[in-house]
Amino acid sequence: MLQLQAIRDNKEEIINALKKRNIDAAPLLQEVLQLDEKRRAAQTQLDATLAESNALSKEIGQLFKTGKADEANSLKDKTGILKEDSKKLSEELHNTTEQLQNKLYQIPNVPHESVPSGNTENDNEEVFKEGDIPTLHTHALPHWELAKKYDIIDFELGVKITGAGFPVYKGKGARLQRALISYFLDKNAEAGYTEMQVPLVVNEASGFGTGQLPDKEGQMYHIGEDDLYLIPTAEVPITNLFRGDLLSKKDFPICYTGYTPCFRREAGSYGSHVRGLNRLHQFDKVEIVRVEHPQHSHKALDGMVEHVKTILRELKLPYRILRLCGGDLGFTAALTYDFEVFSTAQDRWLEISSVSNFETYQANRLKLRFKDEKGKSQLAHTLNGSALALPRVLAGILENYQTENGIRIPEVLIPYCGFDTID
RNA sequence: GGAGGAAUGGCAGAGUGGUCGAAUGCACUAGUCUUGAAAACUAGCGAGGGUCACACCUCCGGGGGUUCGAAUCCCUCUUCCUCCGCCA
Repeated sequence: MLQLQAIRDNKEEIINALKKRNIDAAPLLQEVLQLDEKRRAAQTQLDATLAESNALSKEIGQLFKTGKADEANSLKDKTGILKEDSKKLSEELHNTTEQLQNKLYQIPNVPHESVPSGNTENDNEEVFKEGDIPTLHTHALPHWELAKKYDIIDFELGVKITGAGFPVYKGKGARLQRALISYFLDKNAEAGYTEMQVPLVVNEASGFGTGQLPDKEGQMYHIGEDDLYLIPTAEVPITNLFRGDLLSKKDFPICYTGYTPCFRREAGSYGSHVRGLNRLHQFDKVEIVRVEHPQHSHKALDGMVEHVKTILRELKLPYRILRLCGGDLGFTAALTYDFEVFSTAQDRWLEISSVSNFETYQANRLKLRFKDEKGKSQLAHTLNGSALALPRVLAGILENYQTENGIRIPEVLIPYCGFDTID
């Protein structure tokens, strides 16, 4: 959520920046400013009424104390009117505030200056590329065929017990999965991220805090009976750990990592691009989350990108980094780098990590602030990224590491797996 | 699930109808002293709205009510603690 003060001060800049997302925010911002003005007018009026009423109450108290009951009683009539007025005014204030809030929720984050404009993923800007694309043997298979051939992932079994998009990992497949999780967590810990284990279901307030609610309810599984949501990413519970906090600057930098399964309804996604592990309802991910001082957040973002690079380098997977264009940028992000692994057998790039700076957008919703040098509280910056999402990394490994005699295990994972080949 | 108790500023903890946005302690910030630090002393120190700045308004877990007036009384929800039951 954007800050009202920022909209008041920099309306034109914001409208211009939002053009990168291909939206014309002018009418919406205009409405926001009008509602804001209306809200403040109501507030002022209410304040004055309450002030008068407070003063009278004090006076009545004094009169009773000094035994002037008649005078006191005559003043009481007056407060009755004021009470009615203030009730009406506070209702008006409440309504206006709610309308204003709803409008504010509709405005996406302002893209960072480095974000290229563009409409679709084709307009994303490739900023880095590394790793050799392997030459596979002539009978190379996509990962869903490999999974079947070596009996390491069973999609049909998942359908039987749950439904499509809930695979069952078997034997060495399960072990490799667990190895990746441990390996990622270890790498993140090494880089200074504190490991956290958090709940996999969250309440409504948490959904609002990170921006999944309102509007994106459809993405999350909702447990109606208890009004809880299955997390779509560890970003939600981990970032919400700080909801409502007032930090001091010495608390920075805050670096957390956590492994969680992630649940996504992904309504309406079907077709060849979602085959196998490409898109699932339940998948595993290791996430990194940072809470930063505004001055250091973009440096922190670069640090996160470098960190993810080192992991992919160690895994010896060919990958590239994209800076997302305005049209592809998530609603709450100011700047996002996507990591994609090249799947040689599918001959396409697979997104395996998304690293973003949300600046104050989430913090404003979360009321996550810190005391600055002058002792004033201001909003912190939040960031997060995948380090990494499992299924497509697994797909990349299976496909890129396949040989005629089986699938080799990347060297760094062998100690975690306890075997070096899947055959 | 049953019975009882509790929720106050960053933390601890007073406060049972007006003088309470709230004692006190700790923490924190600035200053004095010191080569520096510690200790001691002095001062400041909750959050949000509002204002050029004041004024003023709101907030004592959330919501509602009683009253001229509520941290304080009533209702309700949530959470925590103690005891009992059940249970991995």
